Amino acid sequence: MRDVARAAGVSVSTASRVLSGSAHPVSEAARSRVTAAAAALGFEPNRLARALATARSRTIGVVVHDVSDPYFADIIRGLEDVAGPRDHALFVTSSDRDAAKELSLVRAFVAHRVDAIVLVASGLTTPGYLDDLTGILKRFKDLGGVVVAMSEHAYPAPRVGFDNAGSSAMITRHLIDLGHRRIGHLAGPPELAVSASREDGYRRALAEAGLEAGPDLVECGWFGMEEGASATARLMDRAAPTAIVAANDLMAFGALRHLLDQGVSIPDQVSVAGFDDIEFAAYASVPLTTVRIPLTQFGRLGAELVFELLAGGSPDPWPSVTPELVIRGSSGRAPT
Amino acid sequence: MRDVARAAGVSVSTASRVLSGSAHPVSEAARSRVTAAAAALGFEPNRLARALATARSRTIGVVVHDVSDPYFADIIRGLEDVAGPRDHALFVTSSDRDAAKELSLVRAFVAHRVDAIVLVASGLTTPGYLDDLTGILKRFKDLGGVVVAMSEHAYPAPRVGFDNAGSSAMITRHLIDLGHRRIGHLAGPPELAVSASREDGYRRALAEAGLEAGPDLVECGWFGMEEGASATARLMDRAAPTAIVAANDLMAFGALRHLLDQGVSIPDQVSVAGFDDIEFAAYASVPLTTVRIPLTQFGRLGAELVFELLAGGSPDPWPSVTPELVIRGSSGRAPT
DNA sequence: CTGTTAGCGCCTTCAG
DNA sequence: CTGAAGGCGCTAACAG
Repeated sequence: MRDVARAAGVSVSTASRVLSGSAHPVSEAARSRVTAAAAALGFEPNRLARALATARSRTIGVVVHDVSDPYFADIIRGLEDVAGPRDHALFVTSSDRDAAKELSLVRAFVAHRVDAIVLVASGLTTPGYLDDLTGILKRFKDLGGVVVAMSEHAYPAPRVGFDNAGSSAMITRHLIDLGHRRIGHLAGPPELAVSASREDGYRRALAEAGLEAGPDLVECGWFGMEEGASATARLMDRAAPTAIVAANDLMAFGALRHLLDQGVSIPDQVSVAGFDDIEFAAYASVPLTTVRIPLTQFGRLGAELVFELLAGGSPDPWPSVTPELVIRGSSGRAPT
Repeated sequence: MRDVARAAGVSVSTASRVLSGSAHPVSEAARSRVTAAAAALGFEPNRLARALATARSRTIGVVVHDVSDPYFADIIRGLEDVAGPRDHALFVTSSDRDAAKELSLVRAFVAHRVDAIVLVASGLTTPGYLDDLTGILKRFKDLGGVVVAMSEHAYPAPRVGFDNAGSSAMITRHLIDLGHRRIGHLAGPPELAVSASREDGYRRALAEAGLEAGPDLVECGWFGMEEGASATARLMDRAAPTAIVAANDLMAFGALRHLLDQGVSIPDQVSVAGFDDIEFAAYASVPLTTVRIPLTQFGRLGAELVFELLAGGSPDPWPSVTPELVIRGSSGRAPT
């Protein structure tokens, strides 16, 4: 920047003022000479230095469980869509639902002095995790950092969300309305807060219909397609439900594939429902009945919340997104 | 850090030396006191300051076309898997195949003084793009930055890749071997280098078999499912091929969905093949015959190349990954 | 409106 | 082995 200032025949301060878009008045003459010099030299201000001086890095750290899971990938897209135009860059990392890994990622974000940390990965129930996280984030906030949650999380932070339990109940009711009485559930990983919420919704809907969710009707898995397939195999062997509510679309895809491979006809013999409505849902082996969460918009709301907080606001209530039932070919009347 | 030094009863220099893992000798006594003090205070070194002092930010910028495209999401996962353990954070951004946007993203990366820029987004043929990119990256390299390409790119950079044309030819041959004679191609966006390569492979295979790829057999699209479906509609109307080679899996999913919706039986009436073998391929409406690119491993190789270059190495030859034909249910013998 | 002066927090010669 | 001093590139009072 010294070079730019020299080339423009002004002091570094003046150069800095025009280059940083400061509100401080600068004559038009000086301004244009600086701009020209910067362009001629291909000058690119060093943001590290700027961040050090201003205590604002224009950087946001995002923690997801797995970038390659479409659920998270879509949310990241939304975050990026609003952060980018505001000239903020995103650090993206996958925690693999591992407490130790997640904590070290968050610590790294703090070290990088990100302006905000977005926890889109659902909270873990691992012992000690919450305390450690709280400790790290306390220091982060003391440094002026902002924290936003985008999932069920025991850590108290401004949050953009949607009603997991309610949505799960909604789709379960859809199956009940179709006449199903034995409805199984493919639950998510037990250490995730979100798994519990979705399972609760499923149970609540059953209870309200006077049905019982015996323990043999719930099978825990992992949020993946293969795991969904194997969990379905166990569930069918044990309880032979006529309908299955999966805790996410990926598991539902696995269920569809497994049932089809077994020669089960869908939805004539068994109905299957998912959760999230990722784009593939409409292209699955059988078009999937599911709950649509507008993921990209959800991500955008998350970033908008970040910027509001960064600007000193404190939105009340926190934003949220409305899930919606999407009925496709994988659900139908219960077999008679 | 001053606080840590004070608490440990040493100078900042000494504290810095132990906290930064410097090779400079420090007595065991001092070392342990510093470590203890840092832990007690929950000290997290400011990497911005460190980066400013060392000219190494431990940060890598990644440009993809779209994070929410599984092809890129999987690659990012691989990059992350090796960058994370080496304590480097990833900036991830989507260019949307827009030259102006991509250039501004790259500019932001140099402003953030990333140590390396990974171009996993395929090169654009937009006029002026290459020159502008070259200018920016030249300055970046003068600053000590490293550039790695992970796709067909006119910009000359160390590259980890795979044989796009060859793989495309391979899968086309598979269809020819099944007796197909009228084979259509769903090409990618014409402004992408990778689209041309994959189309070339398709054409080469046809030519070698003495078949002709009339212009009506190739339909350009966009690398998405919906676009794949509409391109398929146009292609079927116009040329009614008995087999379709899509430039990526997403387009193939769209093709499957469209054909199925039209009551076309797959593969009895029409065979469909994809490219990439994203995880969903096995769970699509019809399990997809495709070319497997080990995407996560590919991503890992990209990051490893980055670190080799950062360490001053100049690997020769550049690493690459071997595609493999995966035959599933979407391809079968040509109808007689 | 412009320039001078201090740092931001850390690393790194350079003397001790 | 330890500490003092200077600087990485930029911003932000503070005088002019």
